Amino acid sequence: MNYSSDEDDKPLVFKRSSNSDRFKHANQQKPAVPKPVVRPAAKQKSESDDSEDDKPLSSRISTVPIKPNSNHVKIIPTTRPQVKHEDSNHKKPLPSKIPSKPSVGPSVKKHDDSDDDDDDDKPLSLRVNQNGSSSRDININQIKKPNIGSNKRPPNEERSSSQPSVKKSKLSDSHSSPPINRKPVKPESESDDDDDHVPISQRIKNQPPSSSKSSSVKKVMKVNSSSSTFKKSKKVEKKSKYSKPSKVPPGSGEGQKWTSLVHNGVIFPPPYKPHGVKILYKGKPVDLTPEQEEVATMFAVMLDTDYMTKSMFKENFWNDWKKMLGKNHTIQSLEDCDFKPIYDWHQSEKEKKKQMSTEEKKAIKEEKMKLEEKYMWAIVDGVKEKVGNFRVEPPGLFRGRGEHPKMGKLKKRIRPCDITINIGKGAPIPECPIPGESWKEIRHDNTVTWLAYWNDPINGKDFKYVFLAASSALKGQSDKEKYEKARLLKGYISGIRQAYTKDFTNKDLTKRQVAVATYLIDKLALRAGNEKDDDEADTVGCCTLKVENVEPKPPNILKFDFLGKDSIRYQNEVEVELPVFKAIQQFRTGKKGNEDLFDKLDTSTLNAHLKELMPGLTAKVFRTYNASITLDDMLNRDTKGGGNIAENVVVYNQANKEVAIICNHQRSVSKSHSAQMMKLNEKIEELKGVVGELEIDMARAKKGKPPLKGSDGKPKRNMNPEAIQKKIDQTNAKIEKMERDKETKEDLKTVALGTSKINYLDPRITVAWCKRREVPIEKIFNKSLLAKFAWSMDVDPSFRF
DNA sequence: GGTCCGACTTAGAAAGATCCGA
DNA sequence: TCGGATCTTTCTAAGTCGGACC
Repeated sequence: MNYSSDEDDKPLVFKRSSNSDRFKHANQQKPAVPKPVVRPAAKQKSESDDSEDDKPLSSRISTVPIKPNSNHVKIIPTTRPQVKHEDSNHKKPLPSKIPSKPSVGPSVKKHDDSDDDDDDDKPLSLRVNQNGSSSRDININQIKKPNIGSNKRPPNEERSSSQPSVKKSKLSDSHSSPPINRKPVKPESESDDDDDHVPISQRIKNQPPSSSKSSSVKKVMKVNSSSSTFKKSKKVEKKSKYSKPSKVPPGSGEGQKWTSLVHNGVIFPPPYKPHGVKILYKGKPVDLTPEQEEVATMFAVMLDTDYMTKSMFKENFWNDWKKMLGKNHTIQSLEDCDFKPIYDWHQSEKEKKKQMSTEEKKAIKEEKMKLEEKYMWAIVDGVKEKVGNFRVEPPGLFRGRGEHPKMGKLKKRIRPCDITINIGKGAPIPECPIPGESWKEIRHDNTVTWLAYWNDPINGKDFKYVFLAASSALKGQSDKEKYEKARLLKGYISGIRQAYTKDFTNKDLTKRQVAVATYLIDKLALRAGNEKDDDEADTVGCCTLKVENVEPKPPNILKFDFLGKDSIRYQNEVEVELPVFKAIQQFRTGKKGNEDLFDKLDTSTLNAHLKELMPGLTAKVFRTYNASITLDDMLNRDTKGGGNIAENVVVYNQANKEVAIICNHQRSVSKSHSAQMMKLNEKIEELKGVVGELEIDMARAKKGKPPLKGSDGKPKRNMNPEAIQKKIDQTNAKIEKMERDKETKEDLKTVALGTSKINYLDPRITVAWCKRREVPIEKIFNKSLLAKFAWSMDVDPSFRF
């Protein structure tokens, strides 16, 4: 498998474009690069302009002339506080001791669900996808089955990967449901999207918000199995099977997710094996019981993490460990403990493992596979599906993100008596893998998709679930429904924007707050922002923004600075419409910094309001919509097409990056980033030196003189001017490539591309674009994503979001 | 109408596997 | 062949949101 680009791949050079700068975050901008600025669309152009509203707001904004003054999105160069390990060369010294301290539904066609599986006469290997195990060199319409030995699915029980056996899409139900007693925003009327002859730009305006033909009777681009490239020339008529109605029998209850469910339960981590390495207390070795040693080891192996700098972590750990040690134990304070002996032992164990031969490693892996194989699969309605997380979480210290008040607390070992199993009636109850113990409870609830759960040992009222893998039909169906809902929003978005714009000045304070919050969720892709408990990290979303998180800067700039999900910092300065600016000023009036900006609002009020505008609409749909429409728009700007595979991959990654920035998907800078950059710089300088020498040789060669000795003192080969010129050109090309690599690396060092690809970008946009551009889908989706998005692979090449 | 519960999706970090250049 | 870089997978925390309950 080769996941890298072709040999002639150009490095991914990303230039910041203005199209989605409305979403951009100050901390992701490089001060050295001139920043494009944007104006909010509504200021320049009415939100009611239907011809533009189905485009991403970002692209509408970018059509506006940009003024070179500060009345635009301002970029503040800052560093993210949560970014760690800036430089591996500055490894923290290891502490040897612990330091102290609708009424009218949109014209969405239902999927053609009536087709029978027309693949039934194909060989099993061509029909079946054992979910989660697709091969790389696949025909994407014929997903291969892995060799999994005895767990073969009986031929009469097979289902194509794109054929779920779950209930009918809720969405399609809602599309056809009668008008509700509200005044929903009218969706725009659109026509079929299957007119290849109509220019895309024209087509998109006439498109229905749902997949219509693309998911019913389809012209499927078959993949050339040798190159895995979508070949335009070979259109094959095929009917979609994925959108088939549920295999759930009619009348089998509304929320039914499956009819039969068989699985083997969960696997537990092995019992603790004491190592006998002693910690030091006031410099002297201390005896610990295996239980005490186990928890001490959990702490010791974290000595080189950032958690050691957090007093909360150490305090929580000490409180739990202290209880295990007992009142009269020798150890009376954490500060006097030295865990380094255990840390060193752990490091040497890791090193030993690393030094094992390939054969030894392979044998261990096979042994593990053998043990786990039976837990890896479930049979859902007769179809073998991969289980996502069949391993019970091992005990450890809680690694809460940000300033989580419970970080460092002991996460106790989960036992069978903590676990509730969900399984089909009549299916054999999984044998409890720990002799002498038994499950807490057995349920037969077919309205849920979980196979097992236990109470979170850190937060007793939360649950930890075991679900099917992302490649399963159940997850796939749910994924597809999510994207269909986002596509439905496309038909409503113009009206919704008009509606909230109108309410910016509504006399009713609640309505005004709803309008402004919806605007921020739409414009900045903010999350809804549920209320949080005191025993969680202090993070916010839109509805929970505090006064201190949004600073109005006249005449109409809002400066955002807050910690969002996972305590990832969101920093952005954005120009907003004047009524929004004024409304925010009003909402802040008379409040302290830590008070709620939207005091009349919570997520249920907001979502209830959104449902009046579109059936099923909630705040998070805007994120999916804006992410997907941005990708679609960026990929299809240059409708002429062209470019080789490598160039197309660059285009895709650029669009992916824009979306990641919109959604504020960040990652911490890798430990070795600065060392890598330094290396690249050195290499570039070295090559520049080579070019310099070659130029001297060239001048001498033209005069018929031999080249000077090399920098190593050795004589160089005599070359003619043409040969020298060729070498100069080659070296310069190498330098250029390295410069581009450097720029890309720096540009993406804090941007996480994966999250949006996995969760926000409708895969049909990608698949259709790959077919149109003849880009092998494997260049964009890895094995896991191909399995997860199996349902999208037969999309029509003309598909647009 | 507010709170809590339950089920699910979304998220970044860490671990593991693979690639690729010296 | 080795080791660092890169990509993939695993892990589990942290969100969203619907609905039951009071």
